[in-house]
Formats: sequence, C-alpha cells, structure tokens
Amino acid sequence: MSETIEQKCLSKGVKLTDQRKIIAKVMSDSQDHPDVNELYLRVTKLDSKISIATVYRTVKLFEEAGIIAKHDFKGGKARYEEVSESHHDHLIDVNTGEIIEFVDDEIEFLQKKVAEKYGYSLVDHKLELYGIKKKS
Amino acid sequence: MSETIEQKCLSKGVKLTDQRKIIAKVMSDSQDHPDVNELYLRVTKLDSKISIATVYRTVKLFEEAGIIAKHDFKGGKARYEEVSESHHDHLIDVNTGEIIEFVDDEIEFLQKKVAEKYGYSLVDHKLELYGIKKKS
DNA sequence: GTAGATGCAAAGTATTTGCGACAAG
DNA sequence: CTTGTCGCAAATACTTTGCATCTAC
Repeated sequence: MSETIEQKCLSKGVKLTDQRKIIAKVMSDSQDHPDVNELYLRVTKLDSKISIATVYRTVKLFEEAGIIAKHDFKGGKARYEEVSESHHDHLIDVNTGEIIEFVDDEIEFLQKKVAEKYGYSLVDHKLELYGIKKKS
Repeated sequence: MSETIEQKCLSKGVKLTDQRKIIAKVMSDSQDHPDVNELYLRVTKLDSKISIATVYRTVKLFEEAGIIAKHDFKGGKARYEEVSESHHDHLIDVNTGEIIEFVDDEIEFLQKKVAEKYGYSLVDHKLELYGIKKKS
C-alpha cells in the first residue's frame, strides 16, 4: 500500500475529522465492496455516534477526490471500495454474490482502441462479468 | 427486425393488454435509452390514462422476459432499450451524454476467457466506456 | 368466468439537505 | 476566529405494492 486514505486526504486538502478518520479506516480494512448501510454498521461499531448522513457525505467526498471508487452493481445500492494502485474489474457470482477482482491487459487495450475508433479518448470504463461457478 | 415486441410477448405467454401494446410500441420506436419517467411521458402522449405504476410493472416484466434490457448508467435511474438481434455495449460521451453502441467480438471472446479462467460460465456482462470527444 | 392487469395512492428504499450546534486549521 | 462539518430529522427521488376494479383470453 503506497499511501493511506488519510495521507491522500491531506494531500488533496480534505479536512480530516474524527468521523472521516474512522470511515477511512473502515474502508481500508474492508476487503469487500460494502454498500453505505454496511459501512455505517461497521463505522458505528467504532464510534456509535456517527450518523448515516455523514457516511453518505463522506463516501461522496472521497469518491469525488478519487480516493474510493463507487460501483453500481445489480441490486440498486451503490457499493464502494478503496482505490488501489492497480486498476481492476469485477467478476460477480450471480448465485452467491461473491466478487472476484481481475485484470486483463488485453481487454484494457482493446477498450482504448474502440474508443479511439469512434474518435474518443477513454476517461473511464466499467466492466462487470456475471457468471455461475462451474462444477469441477 | 426479426420479431416485434408484441410477437415476443405472445410466444412467451405474456398477456397483451392495451397498455402493454402501447409501451411496446414506444420502446420499439425509441432509438435512445429512455428512463422510466421519459418512457412514461412518451406513453401518456398516446394514452393519457396509463399510470406510471404500469410502466414500472411493464418494463420489469419485459426485462424478466428478456424482451428489453435494463442499464444502470451513471445517474441513478434505470434506463431501458429493446433487445435486438445483435448484442452490443455502450460508449458514453461524458460531456454530452450521447451514447454510441458498439460491438467488439475480440473483447466478447476475452471476457468469456476471463470467466473460464476463474472457473465460471459467463451468463451476463456489462461493459461501458466513458470518453470525451477528441478535437479533429 | 377467472386469473391476472390496472389505477390510485400509500408505502418502501436509497440518498440528499436545511439548520443550529460544534470542531479543525 | 471562521469556514466547513456533524447529527438530526425532514425532504427528495426512484420504485414497489395493497386493494378494489376491470379486462384479455
């Protein structure tokens, strides 16, 4: 891990309140992709007085600062994860909800090529694969 | 166009009410990716008595029958389009909101390969590219 | 005739916001 | 100090649902 969320806040001029420190810690410790309510549950274990409004405000802030990433997987709720060094996409098990992170350079390259073909510069992309586990 | 939405309803045993016929027509005539409210506006131009609840119920029904596709592009609202012969993905202009549909067989193939690699059968996927138009 | 569809309004979710109190820089 | 943040509750946006009525098959 190169830079902690707290460090990123400082370098981006985001004021570090107690609540934000706790939310930052919870995000860092999360290996999954929690939604706001799940985040709220984890956060209130560390400080029971934090309100869900603050969690909403903070994830939005962190997202706009490029510190965490927002996903809209099927299910209606926004889910978040810390932005890491390496970009990756998601393979979602439609039965269990389990999420596998993967990288495929070839696909990345082809995406850029498609955008170019239509006269665009790629600024962002979203790739989600939904699958069912094969019996082995 | 091989089969109309109405024909698909019949072959899937979906009862064809007047409201559904109108919603089917509006979907067929739409070349864009309307959200439910936009759909409601278009539908009520043809029959002002259709309620938005029926539009919600109908798009859900059509989606479950595989007749139309639901997308969750950035913006929070679900958006729909008729399912056509050819599968395609979307390139979205982040400035104008314009949506370009594209197909890239190589990417399709690689997606399947990624899923296999992790022991999964691909049942669905979502690929969205977000770009800005290059000055030419 | 009957199971399923509709319209309406009320109820759910997910998320945002106004405001007075409070805290970081 | 002063600007921005927090907690609370009310507000908003999108979507679903209970119920009495109506309609396609």
